[in-house]
Amino acid sequence: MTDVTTQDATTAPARAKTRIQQENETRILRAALEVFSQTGFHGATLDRIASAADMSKPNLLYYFKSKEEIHIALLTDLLDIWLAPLREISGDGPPATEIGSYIRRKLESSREFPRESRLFANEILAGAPHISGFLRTELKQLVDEKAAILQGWIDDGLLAPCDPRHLLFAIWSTTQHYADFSIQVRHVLGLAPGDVSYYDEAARMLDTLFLGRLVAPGTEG
Amino acid sequence: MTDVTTQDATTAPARAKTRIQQENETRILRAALEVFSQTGFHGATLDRIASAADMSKPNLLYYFKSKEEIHIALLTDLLDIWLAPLREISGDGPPATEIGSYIRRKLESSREFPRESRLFANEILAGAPHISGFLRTELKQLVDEKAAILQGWIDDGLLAPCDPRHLLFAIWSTTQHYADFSIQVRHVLGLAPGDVSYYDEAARMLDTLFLGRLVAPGTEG
DNA sequence: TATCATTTTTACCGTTTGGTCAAATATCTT
DNA sequence: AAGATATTTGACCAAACGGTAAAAATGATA
Repeated sequence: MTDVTTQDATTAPARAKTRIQQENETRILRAALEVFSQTGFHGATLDRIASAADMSKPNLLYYFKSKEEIHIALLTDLLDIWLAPLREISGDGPPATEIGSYIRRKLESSREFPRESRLFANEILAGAPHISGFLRTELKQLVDEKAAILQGWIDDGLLAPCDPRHLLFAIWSTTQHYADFSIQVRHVLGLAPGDVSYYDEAARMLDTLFLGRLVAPGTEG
Repeated sequence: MTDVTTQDATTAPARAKTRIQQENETRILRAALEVFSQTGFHGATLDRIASAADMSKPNLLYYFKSKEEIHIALLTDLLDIWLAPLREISGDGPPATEIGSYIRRKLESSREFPRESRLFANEILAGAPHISGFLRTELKQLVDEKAAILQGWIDDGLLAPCDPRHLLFAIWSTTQHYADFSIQVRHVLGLAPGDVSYYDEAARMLDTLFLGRLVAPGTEG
């Protein structure tokens, strides 16, 4: 199975890219992102991508050898977007500040890159055929690194005892939910298609959940 | 677009089902659930479903008129599973108990029905072509109903002020994450394929997050 | 066991899809 | 302007796909 990495390959000698080449490749990638994120890899057709890129199918295949190559190119771009917010976590500030910022960055990423988020979700749902290597190595390593920071806070009594990696899962799932499940969110809230005005309330909810206290103390029984 | 509902149709006069009919239909649905949840609707082929059901393709089509009909049948079954935990929320117990139970039921549902959860996620990601009616009517209605209960607790000072519907979103996303993104969870945790031993730790994490307090008070600055 | 309805199989069809190829056209360089 | 290179197009193909038709086989029933 072809796999994808964060650092670019630099294997090909590759001659310099033409202006037209540059333009058309980005046009194709933009169109493909739209189509892939809407219908998944198998649901997407080269005809639809070509049409969305306002281009003939053979012309599209002049720039990318295959449908899979386009998909992989998109996934590669995606991984940096996905990792960026996590990379910024540091042990310098207090937990509330660091975690709060991370949540805000992740939520902002959901709002700004919903197509990318859905592409990622599709890939994971399909069993991560192209990024399992990435998950196992780069992501795991970064998570272990950041989890150590969180664990330090736990040891210092600044954070409730828990598996820090599961805390990250909770942040990922709640923030990405607003991109991946936006249709459900909108239907439940009674919003019109494309209306993403729920993000402010979402930010408040996640702040309360992760930084505040949801259930009032002393009411458990 | 053909749509799906919770209450069964009872429109067809329909003669009684044969023993063979019963058996084969469940065999087909079981096989189709496996295939659909792995590859999505478009990635699934009738040949693969038939083969997984140990049956010829024309024979499969003798029981279901089309690929879409199988898909719809699965979605219909799914909706009850999806709603069941939510239906059980009542205003009788204290918030911590009610919310805690709901989270446990949802998490249990993820562990017990991961294929169904992924099928649902695929459908939502694809823009909910078959269940948008369900989301807009039945689900929205039930959410509004349960949100009113939560709002009552907020008004009584038992729950932090927030939009209760977003609280439900947070519960849905965190619990379903363990089914839908299980591949990522396993890779990050370094677990073998099929190993779902992370559910205990997940339950502890969600308990802390939703019922306890994550960040220690007085450390915000 | 004869009859009828149900189930299964074999062979097939039209369409869609990812992809190719060679010719035609546009662009760049000198 | 000429020649070389890069780009675009139209015509096409093999495979995969969802689905059909009719005959053959099996099961139920009396």
